[in-house]
Amino acid sequence: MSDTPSISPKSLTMQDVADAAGVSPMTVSNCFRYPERVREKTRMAVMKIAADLGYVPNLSAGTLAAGSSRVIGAVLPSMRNSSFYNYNSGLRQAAAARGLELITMIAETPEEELSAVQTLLGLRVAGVALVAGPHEPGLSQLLALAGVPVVESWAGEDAIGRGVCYDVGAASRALTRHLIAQGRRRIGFVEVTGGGGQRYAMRLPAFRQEMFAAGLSDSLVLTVRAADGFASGATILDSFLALEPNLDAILCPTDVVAAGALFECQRRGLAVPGDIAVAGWGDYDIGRQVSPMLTTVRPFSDEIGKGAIEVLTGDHEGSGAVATPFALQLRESA
Amino acid sequence: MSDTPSISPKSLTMQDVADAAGVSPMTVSNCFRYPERVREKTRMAVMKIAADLGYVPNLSAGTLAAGSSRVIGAVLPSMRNSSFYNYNSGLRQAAAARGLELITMIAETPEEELSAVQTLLGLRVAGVALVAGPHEPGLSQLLALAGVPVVESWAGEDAIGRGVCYDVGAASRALTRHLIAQGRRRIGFVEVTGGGGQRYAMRLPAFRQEMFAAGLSDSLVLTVRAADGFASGATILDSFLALEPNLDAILCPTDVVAAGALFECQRRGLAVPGDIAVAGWGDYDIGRQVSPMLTTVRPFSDEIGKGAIEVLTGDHEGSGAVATPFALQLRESA
DNA sequence: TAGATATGCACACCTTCACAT
DNA sequence: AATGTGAAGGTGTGCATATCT
Repeated sequence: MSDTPSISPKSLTMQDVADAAGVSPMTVSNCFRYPERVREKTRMAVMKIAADLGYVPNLSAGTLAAGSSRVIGAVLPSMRNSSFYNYNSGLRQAAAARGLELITMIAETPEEELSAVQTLLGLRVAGVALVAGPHEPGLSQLLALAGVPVVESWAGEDAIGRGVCYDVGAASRALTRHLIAQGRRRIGFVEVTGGGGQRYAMRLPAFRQEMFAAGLSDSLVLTVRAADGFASGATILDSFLALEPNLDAILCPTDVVAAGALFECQRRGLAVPGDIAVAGWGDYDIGRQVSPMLTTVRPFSDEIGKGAIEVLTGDHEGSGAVATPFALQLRESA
Repeated sequence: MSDTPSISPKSLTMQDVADAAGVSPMTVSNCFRYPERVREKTRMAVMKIAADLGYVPNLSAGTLAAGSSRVIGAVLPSMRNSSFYNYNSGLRQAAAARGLELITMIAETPEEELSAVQTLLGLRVAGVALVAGPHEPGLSQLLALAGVPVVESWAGEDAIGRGVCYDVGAASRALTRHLIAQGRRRIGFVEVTGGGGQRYAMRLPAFRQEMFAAGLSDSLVLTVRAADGFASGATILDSFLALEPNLDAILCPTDVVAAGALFECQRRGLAVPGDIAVAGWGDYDIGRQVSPMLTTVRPFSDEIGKGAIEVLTGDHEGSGAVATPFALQLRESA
């Protein structure tokens, strides 16, 4: 068979390190776990020997003995876009600042998510960070029974565990008001229902609210199952123009879609923002690279990650959902 | 609201499930671990009770007892671009197909990578999947001492553990030959030295080899520390044109850089591919969205992930680096 | 008798806690 | 006081054995 992956006969234990250093196993444990409990000199000697031997404490044994671990588990639906990537970075940095490690599992379907959570619970992680979206029915109860701290990012009051998110409705209202203040009247809004669309469920009611407040019709709503990629931006613009040839603004679900719509405008000879304002969402790189640059909503996703860790570690007083900041990023396109 | 993150006093153990089901703990263990060893009827009953109770086997205890786990750990330098994302997907799918779980840790610096590997070794994972790049000095020895299967993706013969990658040199030669065959003569090549540049170290020698074979000068090499984002594409094009106003092709390190160069060509009124051929690398989404669409190298990164899992599980005979496929993606820009 | 199915025991390695120096 | 130690678990698995049909 395979000659290579032959496991080292007997793995190194704390006892081995203790013997080599001439101290008790407990002292070795303290060196790793509570360095301040061991005199500097002893600690240095022990750590040196541990490093030379290539000893790495067995986290499984540690977790079993202590009944808890120093690892946080995150489950993400994807990492394709910069929001989730930044979210993960925020989680990682905030975790590191507290001496916790972050492990991430990608789960593209609710079933995969459930399975990932089971693995994480099996590992007895110190906390689980979820992202709002469609979940498997048993998920919530499973987590409740496990009694592990949970956060659901991009979720609000109805979250599993506690929600952490910026105020999507407020962002949507601000963006809508901005367009109205520019004199836009026939504003197209794209609603996404599939996949992660529910993370942005508050966008449409908020949009309608502002349109209504301004005495405007809100009938220009296009509902799609999914919208990703530049191509869907073009398709969406087509549909809107067929619906309303005098469209003067479009609110896209993401910057990528907005960029696609923008390209399509340019192909059709429609001036942006002259004829049509195009607004994106998410502050992706692409928004700064196209011309005109996209007006968008900046979610500070790393702050969502930071907030999530604060909740998991109990550093966040109160009990309601945690609100993180957002900003309207006004650029050229709207 | 929350009846809350108060840790459940005593966690559920196999014994609890066994008691409730009227079987021995060992039977419960077998139900989870080796379902085929338990009679269907018994197993169904046990699993039902386990599910009702919300029991999740303690992986820490299991790993400790068994001396090994069913979890593979991956450490990635980033997940910003689709290559690493696809790689991670490939790892995940191939792992799932073998009943293994994948946990991912992002490490943006060599120190973070070392720390991530220590966590993974502490978890006693069944295998470690690394990505080539600058590593901390002690990393290789640490892994060797741990005796855990290791793969280094995007690496060749000099890999930590075993390398898995497509033939970057061959891809570079193929792309260069393609340009030469088109009649391109003054070809600019961008070499990246910093960060992950070493994953593509074979590109330049391969380029030079083909240029030499065609009797062409290869002096148009621009060496940069880093190149990412559209902006660097513009900068790079500027530099090349200052060097050689009659430049007729440019080989960019990524599709994103190529797109930036393409945009800059258009700003300057240079026709692509008429005046200048622009080639990218990596087959990112953007390459299909710009006009003209980018000619590029398609790495099939998910295959790298699949190959990595095969190596880790010993499913790959032989001992040298594992070669995965690549393809020259000929489109409009070159 | 054999084959399938279930069980018991002895650890795996580290940490908490109380105690000793 | 500051530092180091010893004993007692914590939970599940490998293996060998027992039981059932």
